[in-house]
Amino acid sequence: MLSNTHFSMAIHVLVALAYNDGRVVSSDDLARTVGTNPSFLRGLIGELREAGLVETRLGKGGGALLARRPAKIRLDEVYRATEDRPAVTTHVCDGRSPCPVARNMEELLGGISARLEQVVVAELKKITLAGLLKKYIPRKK
Amino acid sequence: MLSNTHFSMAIHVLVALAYNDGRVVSSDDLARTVGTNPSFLRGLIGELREAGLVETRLGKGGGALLARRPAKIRLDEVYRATEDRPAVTTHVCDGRSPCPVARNMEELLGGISARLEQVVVAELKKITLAGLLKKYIPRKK
DNA sequence: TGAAATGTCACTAGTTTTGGGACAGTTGGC
DNA sequence: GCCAACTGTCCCAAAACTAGTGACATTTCA
Repeated sequence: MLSNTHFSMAIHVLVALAYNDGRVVSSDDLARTVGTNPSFLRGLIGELREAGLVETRLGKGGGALLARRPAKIRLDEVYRATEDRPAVTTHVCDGRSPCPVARNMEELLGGISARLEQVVVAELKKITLAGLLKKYIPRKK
Repeated sequence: MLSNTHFSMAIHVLVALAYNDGRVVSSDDLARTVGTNPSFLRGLIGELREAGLVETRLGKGGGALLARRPAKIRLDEVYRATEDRPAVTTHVCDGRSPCPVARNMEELLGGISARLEQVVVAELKKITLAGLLKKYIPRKK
């Protein structure tokens, strides 16, 4: 889980939007601060839009802005928006193996994965964009 | 975190060893049930040995066996033994950027990663090999 | 002494991830 | 109405990572 950089980039984008407090920010500007290219970011922003976390504006002067106040955006939503794989990546093993351990491994690992995902989501639910901003980002002058 | 299959394969190996209750099992036999090749598994078993979870025997009749009773092996140890990367894989962004969001992003993401790792380890600490066996693997006849 | 293992290294193949270009469509301002 | 500045989306190339596999010296048992 959280194995690719989508989650961390999404947080960067969202914090940057929160910092810019309602202003529309272009993918070009966001790409510059995140350290990637605008095209890639637009794809990521698309995921956030589908999840209802940001809105985007087409055309000249367009870009992205938060769909809600930073205090109302929690990281569990970001997690669900950006992460498609289960918490534990499992190897494939033969469910029809003569070995009873192999036969039940998928269910066993699935159980562990579900437990981990649950505690991770619960922890992320406690964290809001507003909280992150207050704790880590100095006020704009 | 838990992005490669080492963690899940390690659990498979350990459960298989617990199932075989003290007998020495060769990497060949383990590879068959796990669904990989012996050479790769020997590398993984090496990590478990370094972590003190299994012992291995060289030479003919050699292989691996648990270093302790299944009730004394908890999954947080397996996590630490197999996972080298932090919980949240973060993108690289310029800590000397003029953007105050970028400048503090590493610390921000590090904080989130640490919180997640902590709850994951805490949850894994509740799970023992013995518990997994009892819950998921039918008794040997 | 021979057979059967491990430990370890190196190489390969395949997959995934990221970088980046291109371009139609949309919008705002003059 | 036209131009400039964006997004959304597709595609392809490059890079990184993962797992698969073979080889072989070393160890151990019988």
